[in-house]
Amino acid sequence: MPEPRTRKLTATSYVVLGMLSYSPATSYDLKQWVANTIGNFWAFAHSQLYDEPARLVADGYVAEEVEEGGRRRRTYSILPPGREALREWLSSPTVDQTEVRDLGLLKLFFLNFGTRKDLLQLARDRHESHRERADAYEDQRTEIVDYADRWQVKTIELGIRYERCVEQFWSDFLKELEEEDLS
Amino acid sequence: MPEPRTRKLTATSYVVLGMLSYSPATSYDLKQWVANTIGNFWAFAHSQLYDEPARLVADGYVAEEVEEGGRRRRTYSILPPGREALREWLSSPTVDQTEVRDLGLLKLFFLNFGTRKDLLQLARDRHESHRERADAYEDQRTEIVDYADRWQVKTIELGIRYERCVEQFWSDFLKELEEEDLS
DNA sequence: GAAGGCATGTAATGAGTTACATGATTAT
DNA sequence: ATAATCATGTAACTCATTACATGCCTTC
Repeated sequence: MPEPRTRKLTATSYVVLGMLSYSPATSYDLKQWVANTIGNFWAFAHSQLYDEPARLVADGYVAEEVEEGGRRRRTYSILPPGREALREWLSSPTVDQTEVRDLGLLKLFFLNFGTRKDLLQLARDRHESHRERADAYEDQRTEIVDYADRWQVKTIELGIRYERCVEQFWSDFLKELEEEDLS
Repeated sequence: MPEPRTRKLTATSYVVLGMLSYSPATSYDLKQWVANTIGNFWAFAHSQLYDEPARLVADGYVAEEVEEGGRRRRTYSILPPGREALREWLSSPTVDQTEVRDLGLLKLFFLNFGTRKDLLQLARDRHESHRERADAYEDQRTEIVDYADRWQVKTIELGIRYERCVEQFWSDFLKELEEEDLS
């Protein structure tokens, strides 16, 4: 008789376990927190935050409490095995390479099948978009710096650096293109 | 009778269409090209590069030629509607936000549930890993700069900037941590 | 008390991932 | 000739995405 195979947890799993480590929450709470924090880098559809806690309950990492009457809302809280799984993950080596899923980058890669106009448009759009995102992160950092925990602030700081770096790239690129168009 | 709904193409679709715009190819060829170029940022499982061309054939964007005898390998080539779809995509606005799927970042975010040791380990690992990746990109750039097309080189240059930026982040962070440990 | 938006969830579909499988080719 | 690795593909499964559906609360 084979052991009941425990599934391999995904990034989504750890996001849920991590959030629940701060406090019990409903899926909606998770959705909110995620949207304002790591959801900025790594998007999760709200239905994932409904599905994943249910799976974690089945795995025995999380407990579910169903509200009596009313909407019968489900509140999840982390159990000791869940905390343990999170700790283990935190202390395991991080082998996977970072992925940067940027449609702008993809388009640039294939842009010799497009027009010069497309290119300029792309560069302007992306420049603008990364600038806005960087500004938003800076505001967010100011808002949370006094009470959020230290590593979360660091996370945003990396986001800021990243966005500024990409903003700069597009800006330099744009300048290069515009100079060419003059001559 | 409703029109046969044309599906919405995904990033994978455009990668295949883009690659096939350069030349006809088998799935294996695609796999190779992708692995050495955009696959660095955005990973595609090899099976996706077998599935997606088949879908594009069904959609009428791509033609398939099956080798007679032997392995009956399938070679794909782009058709005019495929080129058109790619052009349209290239000239459409890029609305989706960039996603940075970085497990290191996720771990940092939740690191107050881990130990200081984990934190140092993480910072060292990630620093090293991003440095290596940046070095690799630089080599790659040198190799291709003379014959690859211009926007592809730009793509790598963005990769280099990105990796250097993140490398710097972890390096600064590490320094900060090590100074604390002394006092 | 009606409208609009926020909160809460499920279902259907499609895509991505992993594992499996085996045919060619090259090196020894 | 055998082993090893490269090339080629399919199947099963899990996940993610999208669309749908409706309850609840506020505000006018």
